[in-house]
Amino acid sequence: MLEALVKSGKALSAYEIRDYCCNQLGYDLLPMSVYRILEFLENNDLVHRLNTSSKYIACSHITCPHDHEPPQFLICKSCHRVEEVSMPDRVIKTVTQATRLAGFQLASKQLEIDCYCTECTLTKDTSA
Amino acid sequence: MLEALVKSGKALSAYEIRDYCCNQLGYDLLPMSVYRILEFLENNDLVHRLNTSSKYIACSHITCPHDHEPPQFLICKSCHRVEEVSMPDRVIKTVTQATRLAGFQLASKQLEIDCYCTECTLTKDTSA
DNA sequence: CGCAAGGTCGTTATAACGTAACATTCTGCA
DNA sequence: TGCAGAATGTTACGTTATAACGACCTTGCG
Ligand SMILES: [Zn+2]
Ligand SMILES: [Zn+2]
Ligand SMILES: [Zn+2]
Ligand SMILES: [Zn+2]
Repeated sequence: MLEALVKSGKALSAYEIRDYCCNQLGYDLLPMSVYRILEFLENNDLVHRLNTSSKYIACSHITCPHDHEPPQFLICKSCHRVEEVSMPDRVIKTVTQATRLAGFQLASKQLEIDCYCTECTLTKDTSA
Repeated sequence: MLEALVKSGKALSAYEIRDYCCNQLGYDLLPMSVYRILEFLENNDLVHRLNTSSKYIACSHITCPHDHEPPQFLICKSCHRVEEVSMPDRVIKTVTQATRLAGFQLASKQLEIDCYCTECTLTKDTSA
């Protein structure tokens, strides 16, 4: 399944992962198994779940030796490209502060941000 | 439907709205209708969709005369309370900058932030 | 008026996402 | 070996969302 996500190079839904495994890799998985394996992969920071789209993506740092830090995602509204980034501390700090000001406590540093990627921005500009 | 959302005072799924309308208000709606009406309400900033939970919530500023600004939501992971806030400009600015640095262009200023609300923070603390 | 183009709304069916519940098998240990 | 608990398989179902089609109504024009 991790192979499926890495090879596809994009975010896939649980059922798309299942189809990929079945069609390309010859593994016939039931939905339950897919979700159980995803849970394991997530717990080990090999895969991230994108809450806003209910999809899953291979971590960009799978091969890195360092510990994994809470990721932020830039998600293209148009082509659905996903970029896993580490935002500057300053960003997280201001968000944390603003949250605390409202009386809440930040529970996760994962952010998912609605964007247009470079290519889609260009396309939009020229067509407009 | 707007009445249902306002009266319930929390985020509801499309089907929960439907049930509320049917049971409390005597309107028997089919799913398609619910989604069509929600689309209209969203376009008019009377209702917001929470992408991370696939639920819908009445705008906190329904009665305000001013134009609606892109909302940010603090969402309690534990009790699911939702607070619609306007984060300081500084926050949006740093996010926008960081996004641009990564080569992307911010598409929406709506943010959904994973939190614990005041009450749940307290509960957690005392029980721990 | 009579008719057609285009819009809204009702209805059915189904796709897509996710989990509860229970059976079976595996594994480690007394 | 016999047992407990964990992992895995399997079925069925719940939840969220949309496609597709048709009924109806409105509106603009000959
Ligand atoms: Zn990662
Ligand atoms: Zn793009
Ligand atoms: Zn609002
Ligand atoms: Zn709470």
